[in-house]
Amino acid sequence: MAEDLRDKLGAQHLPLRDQVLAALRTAIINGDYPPGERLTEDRLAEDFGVSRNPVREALRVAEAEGFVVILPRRGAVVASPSSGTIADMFAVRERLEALAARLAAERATAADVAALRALLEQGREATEQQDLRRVAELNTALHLRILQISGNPWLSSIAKALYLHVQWVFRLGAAERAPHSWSEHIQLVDAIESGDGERAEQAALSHLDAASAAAYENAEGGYGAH
Amino acid sequence: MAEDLRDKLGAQHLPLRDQVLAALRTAIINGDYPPGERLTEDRLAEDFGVSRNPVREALRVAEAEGFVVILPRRGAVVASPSSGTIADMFAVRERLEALAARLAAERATAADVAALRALLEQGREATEQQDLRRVAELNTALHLRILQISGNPWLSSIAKALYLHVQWVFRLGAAERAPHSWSEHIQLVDAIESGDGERAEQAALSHLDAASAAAYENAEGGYGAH
DNA sequence: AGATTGTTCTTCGTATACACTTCGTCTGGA
DNA sequence: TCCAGACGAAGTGTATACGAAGAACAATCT
Repeated sequence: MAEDLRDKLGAQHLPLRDQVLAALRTAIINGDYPPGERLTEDRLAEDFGVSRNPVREALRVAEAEGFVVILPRRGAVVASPSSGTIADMFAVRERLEALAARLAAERATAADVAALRALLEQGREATEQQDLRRVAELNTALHLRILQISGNPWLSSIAKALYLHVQWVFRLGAAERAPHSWSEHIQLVDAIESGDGERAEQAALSHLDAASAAAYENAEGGYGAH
Repeated sequence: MAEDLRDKLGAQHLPLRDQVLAALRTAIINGDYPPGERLTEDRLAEDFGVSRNPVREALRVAEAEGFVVILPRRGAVVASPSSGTIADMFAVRERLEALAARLAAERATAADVAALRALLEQGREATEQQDLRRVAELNTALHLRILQISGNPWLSSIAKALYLHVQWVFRLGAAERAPHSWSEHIQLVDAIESGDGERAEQAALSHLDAASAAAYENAEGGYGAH
């Protein structure tokens, strides 16, 4: 283990706490640590092969990000997103991504649009090949790209965090709606390319509405219950 | 439920890291630690009379919240909000607080409205007495209360974080616009009481537009430059 | 002068110690 | 049998010390 780390450390020296945080996030999102799971510092330290300090620092950030809940003197547990908070997250996302779409439409360069179109094309191919995992990845990449194009770092980081959480809930649930949503993405990119902020915002809103409906239906079925 | 637990569990013994985080936040917001100021762990540990561990954990969270910037192997410095990010923050706040106003209008109970009215009344008194500091406090309390009434924890926590940052920029700048904005607040509360979500949202938007304009003008004058 | 080499400051990570809380279990008494 | 309190284990909260490595800056050498 020390050998593996040393390679990375020499390269660019990502602090251990950041590596731990990243690993923790993905472990939670992937469901390796299911909601409600108790996360003792010693256990995490051993899982990641580090001492308690980096783990503690990572836990505090994970708490601020809403992935874990820390009870004083009792330790950390993986947060449990309820169907209530799913609706809440989508309500906020709707506003934020609508704003992002508008800003992106107003600010996108030709290169930006080309990048989006490339993602769409890759998505079309992945859809044809029934590669759902890749479709989901590209879905994420597209949304994050639009956020980036919006040029508003606050908007971008907040919406990104929400997006991660929504993904988390999706993984815990079952199906991915990705293939079905692709046509909506095309309309969204078209609107951004047109430079019409209002139109882009409306496209984002209807996309989010559809995604929200699908997610909520999914959650009604009861994630973790089957 | 959380209340019950908090009562039962240790009196209030909030962990040192939380106290440090709170103190650090307010110190930064108040300008005690000006932007660009170097924050070495030892110095903070001494300032707050604790060891380095709680300080480190607080710093990580402060970084996640955007109050400090941490450069690997170089330590933490107080973040420097540029006028660019002021506009970005307001763009996001506008959307979020508009949503909060709408939700609050749809969900506010009579008691909620009474609480808001009480804050308005206190604000009127403070304004008459030219107690600007108190007016600012009540201003904050009112906004946070509306967020709370919205009943969306994501919305509430995100918007609260943004609000704190805006306050930070205000303090660094000069004037408080609070007295002038009070009439807008009254209209906002009226709209919430009416239960008309659309009207509440519009009231919030126009309030935020005015505040944004004032803040931006303020920033143009160059905060820290005079 | 310009490049190289130390020196120092500080972060980063580890390890350890210990007080205190909480929780589960065990035991003794009604 | 059942309950209450004692007891101990587990785990967090905090402090402290130490070593390694990076960064900044000063001193030295060519």
